[in-house]
Amino acid sequence: MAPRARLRGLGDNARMRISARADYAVRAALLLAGAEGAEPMKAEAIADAQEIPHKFLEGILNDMRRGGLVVSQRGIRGGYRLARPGAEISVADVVRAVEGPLVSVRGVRPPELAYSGPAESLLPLWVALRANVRHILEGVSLADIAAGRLPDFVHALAQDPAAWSNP
Amino acid sequence: MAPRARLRGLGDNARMRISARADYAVRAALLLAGAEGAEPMKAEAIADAQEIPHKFLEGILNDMRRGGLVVSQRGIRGGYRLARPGAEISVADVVRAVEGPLVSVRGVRPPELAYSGPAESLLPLWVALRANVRHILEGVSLADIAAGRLPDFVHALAQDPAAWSNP
DNA sequence: AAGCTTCCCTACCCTTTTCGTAGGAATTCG
DNA sequence: CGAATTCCTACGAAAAGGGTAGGGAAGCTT
Repeated sequence: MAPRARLRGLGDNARMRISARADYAVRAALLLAGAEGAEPMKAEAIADAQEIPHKFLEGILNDMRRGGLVVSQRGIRGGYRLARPGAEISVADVVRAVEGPLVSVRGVRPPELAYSGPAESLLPLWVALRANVRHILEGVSLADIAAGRLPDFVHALAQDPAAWSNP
Repeated sequence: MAPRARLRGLGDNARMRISARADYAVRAALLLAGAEGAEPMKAEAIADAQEIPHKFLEGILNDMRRGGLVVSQRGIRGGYRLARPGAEISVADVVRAVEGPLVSVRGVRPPELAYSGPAESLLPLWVALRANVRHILEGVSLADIAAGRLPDFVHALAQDPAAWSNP
């Protein structure tokens, strides 16, 4: 067991961020996608496999259940299964189930904003940004990731070495 | 399913968010872009024009000065000017000056992450997402917005009516 | 029915971030 | 000098982020 360095505490501030919740949720869903057809998977098994705090994960799985993404079963043979095939669940579905809207500006969704003066064209910019984020996250399914085959338009973006550098 | 109570204004949860700081910063910069060549603009004038709390804005302008985006002048004829022409300052420049990295996952930038099992291809997805956000925010300059002419590839995204709907 | 086991629900806790406000020091102009 | 304006530090309330704890409800298995 490699002692994974969990560096935290230093204020790494970034505004467009994927939270731990969302990251954990997607990873859990990916495990479920890999176990399709088999027995339901227990929260603790998922937590162990992906190194996610298991009580925290329980809450996340619950959100996904409320969002209709997974179905649960209690009791000794209980656990979680995907509610639909992994090919029909997008990453956007998962993120939205545990976090709400994908993109917001000052706490509201872009269409609710009102700008004046030279900032008027700022609104279409935020809308375009959101559309682009949606395009990516809605265009990738759990099955895609589990199979290691991202859609071409995503794969192409990730191929660019510049995409991997931190400026 | 009970819809979560959503207070207006703040308290809305979304993970890829443009903070008030970033939004204010861009709007202030746009005003400065519109006043290029004229006298330096005072923080209070910007605050009034864009309805931004003026002491809060002062701090934001200061961050932009430290980031080399604006230059300031003290005293009775003081104020702020852009350090470079608005056509040479991107929205990404502004956002980064006041908030740091554009995208992070669980507090770190994507290349620092390590995934295992079926989540392995999650990393290229986050990287692609970041590349796309960068592409948009780095591809639009203050002058573009102030002139109301977004680049074609952004304009096209904003044209789609679906981009304006909240699912 | 008893007893596990597992999900489900509520409440709490601590730290960091967010969005500001307040007051004053430093600088520049007239 | 004196007024205006930027610059700096500190403080503060509220929310979000990331968990923990404990127990209730439901479903097997025997």
